[in-house]
Order: sequence, then structure tokens, then C-alpha cells
Amino acid sequence: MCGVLRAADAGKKAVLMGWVNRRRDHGNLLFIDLRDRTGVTQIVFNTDRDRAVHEKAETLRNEYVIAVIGKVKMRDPNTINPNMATGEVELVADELRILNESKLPPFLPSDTALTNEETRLKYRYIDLRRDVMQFNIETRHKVAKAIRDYLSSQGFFEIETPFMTRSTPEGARDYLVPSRVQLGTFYALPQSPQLFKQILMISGFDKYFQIVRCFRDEDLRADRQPEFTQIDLEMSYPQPESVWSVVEGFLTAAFAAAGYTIQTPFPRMDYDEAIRLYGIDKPDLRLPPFTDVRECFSPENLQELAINPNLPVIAIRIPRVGELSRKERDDIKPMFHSKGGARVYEDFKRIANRYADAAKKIAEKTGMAEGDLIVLVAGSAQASSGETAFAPHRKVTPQELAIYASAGLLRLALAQKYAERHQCFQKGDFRFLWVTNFPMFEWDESEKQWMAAHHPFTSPHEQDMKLLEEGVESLHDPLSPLSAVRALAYDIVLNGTELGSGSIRIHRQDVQSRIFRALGMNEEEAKARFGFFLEALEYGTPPHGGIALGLDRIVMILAGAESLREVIPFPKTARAVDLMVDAPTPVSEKQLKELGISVRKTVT
RNA sequence: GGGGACGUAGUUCAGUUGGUUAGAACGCUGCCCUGUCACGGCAGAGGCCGCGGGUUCGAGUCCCGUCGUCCCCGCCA
Repeated sequence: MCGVLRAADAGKKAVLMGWVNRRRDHGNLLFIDLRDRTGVTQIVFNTDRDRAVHEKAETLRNEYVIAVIGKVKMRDPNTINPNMATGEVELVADELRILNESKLPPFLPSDTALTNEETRLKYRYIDLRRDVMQFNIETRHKVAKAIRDYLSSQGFFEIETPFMTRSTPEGARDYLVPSRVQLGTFYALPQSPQLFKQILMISGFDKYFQIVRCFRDEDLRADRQPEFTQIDLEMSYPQPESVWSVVEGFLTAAFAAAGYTIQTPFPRMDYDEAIRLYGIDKPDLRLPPFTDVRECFSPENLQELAINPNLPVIAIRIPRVGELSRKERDDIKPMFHSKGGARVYEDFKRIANRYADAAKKIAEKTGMAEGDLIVLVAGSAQASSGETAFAPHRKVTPQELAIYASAGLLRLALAQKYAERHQCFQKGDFRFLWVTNFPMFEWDESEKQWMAAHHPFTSPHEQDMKLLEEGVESLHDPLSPLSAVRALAYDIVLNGTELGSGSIRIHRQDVQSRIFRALGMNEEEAKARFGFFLEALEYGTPPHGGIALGLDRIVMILAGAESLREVIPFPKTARAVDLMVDAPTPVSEKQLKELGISVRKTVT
């Protein structure tokens, strides 16, 4: 292979095959850098050695595929290239075969400037030849293999579940597949193998995993593709801790495969605490948490500043940002997206001038050092509370949540904007976190009702069963005790990215029915949608639970990539189009007719 | 569904206040070159300025629309 020859191989005969990466033509002396996925080796064609072979080599162009037979030669000391792994040697060509010519590609894998993504995606086969992409795809393979090996070693079976399955119109939109044999009916591609893996537990395969494609017909983002790969697993008789330790085990193996050592066990944090300290359920631990500095102000101060004294006053600290210019300070306000009347005080100096005492306490309480940026976020005193009134059962009220969430988004925006200054985002710094005890239900303001925060198969806390019972008929009551029901659900978070989400599931049919009822699904509806599953639950279902992690996101972080598209060989654009194969496309009248489908010109 | 950025040579980009023939680098083609490695030298080819309309004596530049790519909000149980 082109990347393997070393000084020790000098004198040997070798055959190399690959692509012409670069040619340097010196007249009677011609150098070719020959590339394959392992690397690059310099080939030398010399008229002194063989005039005919050299002449043939003159016709070589970029991306031709060739085979070269020659002798590995130690380079003269002054021609050694220390920047190449193979730089001590070169292959002196005795024979050249042109295996295939190449049209001039729209861009070259050896280009240093990165071509625009549209062209890269259209000519993905060229793009994938670039060494960065080769590295990313190799990393992906190694990570997946390490995970497979680890889970197999722990007694997990990899079991396949169907891609053509049943539409469950909850959550994300389904991709539908029409059935020809059953006219007018549709399969759906799975959003996740959730119910199948639970049924596998009922079937006695007490440790299951699958590295599996999932499909969701929702709008895309840099970290969201319509088809993506999950590391899906489920086990019987687990505590949350047993799931966590399995995940910590395979992540250790996966990161080791990519050359990184990580520390386990990962820290854990209650959902409520994550909200209070970071304003988000996926905290990035690489930067300092919030500090509530309400106590640093006197009641009179708060009144003058028109700050609501009943809500937290949050100090966001970003280290080492240094003095901000007037313009930079002004730029903070537009970065702030207020929720529920939250207000931003971006000019800490002004606060310090007016309230020296308070500022001193804040500096102390936040651990502020010279050059640190402090921004305050607080509730407005006169904010009309047009929002839904207090949910008295929650530790964090909706009003508080609004403040925390606004501050959380600003914290991330500032962290990203000043990443070069605070230097907290270092390659190889992996800060994992388990976020636990999520609320079971979330209030949907547009539907004016409670929804499952995770999914409806998540088990509530044993201690909260009573609240569930009390709240089971209060779907539309924002004050319902449902608000306080905690779920045995947990997320794994890495550097502010949600890698995965899991839970202990409901294994009793009566509890499952109660959850459906609390979600406003009557027995008939529940039966129509999940009847097969409810029935299965009645035949001796063991307690079980599991998790699913996004493989693409893990590889993205390991590869240091900004987008999932960099670690998925054939990804889709923001409009869910594959530019290489040009999909989706209309289909022929004949195909539609066979399926009994007609297409409307507009969606109404 | 909403907001924002971008679209000029094969590629990456520049293009002033609207004003002669739209430039550079890399790549490409030809010639020269025996130690280069992002080789070098000389010469050359290559443009529907995304598309459509408008304003103007005159549009790459201003306006409207449209298409495409990217980012964000909504959405993602």
C-alpha cells in the first residue's frame, strides 16, 4: 500500500497501486505522488533507468489509476521529506501500467482550499478521496467496531429489527412506504426500534443491541439528518446505573479506538440542577455554570433596576474574554432571545459604577477573575405574566425556567463567539455528563395539554406514582400534579451535545395504560395504536430499560467536525436532498398506479 | 412555516460611487527543465457574473421575484 513503505524496505521490489495525487515533471526526471487510503508514496521515473517507461509516465494526469512495479530506494539524505510518513524512501519505477484514466475532476482530493459543499456532495466519490474524509470514515468504522466488540463481550446480542414497520403518529413525522400488496396501506420507516427492542426483552433476549438506521421526516440541522445511525440497546432487570455503566464501557472502548482516554464513571446531575446551573438540559461543562446573584443586590437596588425580586438574577461568566469594545458590548443584546420577560444587563461595568457593593459581591460569588466577562440575566419587574400560571409542584417554576433558559442560550452564544479568547474548547477535552430525573410530562402551550417529555413507555419514579394517579384525569390542567412526576429517564451529554437518551421502561400493563390515559388516550385509541404492545406487556414482561446514542454525533465530535455531513458518507442537504443520486424524484405514472396513489399538485 | 448569510473561470476568491475589453491564485493545455515534494520557467485556453424581470444612456454592482447551498428558530414523543 502507498502509505506503508519505510527505510527498512529499501532494496526490496514493490508493487504500488493507486491514484496520481500530484505530478512534478522535471523533464527527464518525473515524480508522481501515488495515493491510496493508507497514504502517499513518491514514485520516480527517470530516463536514465528506462526511457520507455518514463515516456509513458509523461502521459499521466491527476487521478489516473496506475500500478507501478519498482525498487524501493533509500532517498539521498538531502532529498528526504520529513513531512511525509514515507518520506525517507521512494519507489524507482521499472514498469508502469495505466489501469484507468480520469476525466479532469471538478476539484482535486489534494486541493488545500475546501470546495463548496454543493460541489463536494454532487461529486461525493471525489470528496471522499480526501484524506480528511478517509480519516472520518475510518474513525466511524473503528468506533462502531469497538462498540460491537465491547457489547458482544458483555453478553449482548446484535439483533435486527424491521425497517418496514407500523406508523405510530406520535413524535416525529414518519417516512411512509406504500404497500402494493395491501392497496391503500403504508409501512413506516422506524424513528427508532423502541417497541421492537422492548418486545425482545419480553422475548427473553435480555441483552440486546443494534447499530441501526433510524428515520425522521423533520427539518434538518448541522447535527440532524433524516436518516441517522443509533447505537440502540436494551437490557432486562436493570437499574439506571447498570445501563450507565454499559454505556461508559463502550464509550471508553470507542474513544480508545479513536486514540482518546476518557475517565469513568461520568458525573451525574439532576435535570432541575442542570436547568438551574446551565439553563439547559444538555450542559456544556467546559465553561463555568451560572451563579444566582440575587442576594448580592439590596432590595432597593433590584427595585431601581426594575428586576423582579422573586426570580433568580443570573450571572453568566465567560473566562478570559478581556475588555469588550463598545461595539462588542452592543452586539450582546441582539444575541439575547428573551423568554418570559427575561432581561439582559450586558454592561457589568455600568452596574459596578452604580452599585459598587453589589458588584463586589458578585465578583466574589462568581469567582470572577481579571478579564472575565460577566453578563446578568434577570426577570423584569413589570413583566406581565400572560404565560400559564405557576405549576406549584415543580421545583423550577415556568417563570424561573424562562429566565434560566434565556440565560442558557446566551451563555452558549457567548461561549461560541469568544471561543478563541476563553480557550475552554480544547481538542480532546471530553466532558461527559449524565442528566437524570427528567420530568415525565411537559406542558404544551399550543395544545394546552401535557405531553410525554421522553416517550410514553418511560417509567415514572416509584415515589411519584401517587402524583400520577392524582393527575391522571387532568390532561388540560397546567396546575396538575402531573407536572411533578419524575421519569426514570436519563440523557448522556458530551460537551453540550446530547449524545443519547434512555430510560427504564414501563413493564406493567396497568401502569402503561395509566400513562396513556394521563396523555389523553382512551382505551380504544391506545389499543388501536399500540394494542400489540399492550397485549405483549401482559405476558410476563420483565423489568427492562435501555438507551440509544447517536453514532454520527459521537464520530462527529471525535473527528472534530462541525457537521454530521462530514462523518456520513452519503448525507443529505438541508432540504433533505441527496445531490449525488438526485433523490427524491417523482416516480412514473405506472409505479403510482400500481400503488393506487395519485399525487396532488399542492398540499392543502 | 419564519429569520439570516451566500451564489462571479473547473476550484478558492477579488471586483471601488452604477461607467472602457470582468481580474488574481490554484487547476487545465502546450513547450522547456535530472532531485522535486504546494517543484520551477515561458506561452495559452477558459466567464449566461445562478436564473427571470425591472430601474438606468449604461447593471457583476441598485430594486423585485425565483432557484440552489449553508446557519438558526419552530419542529425533532
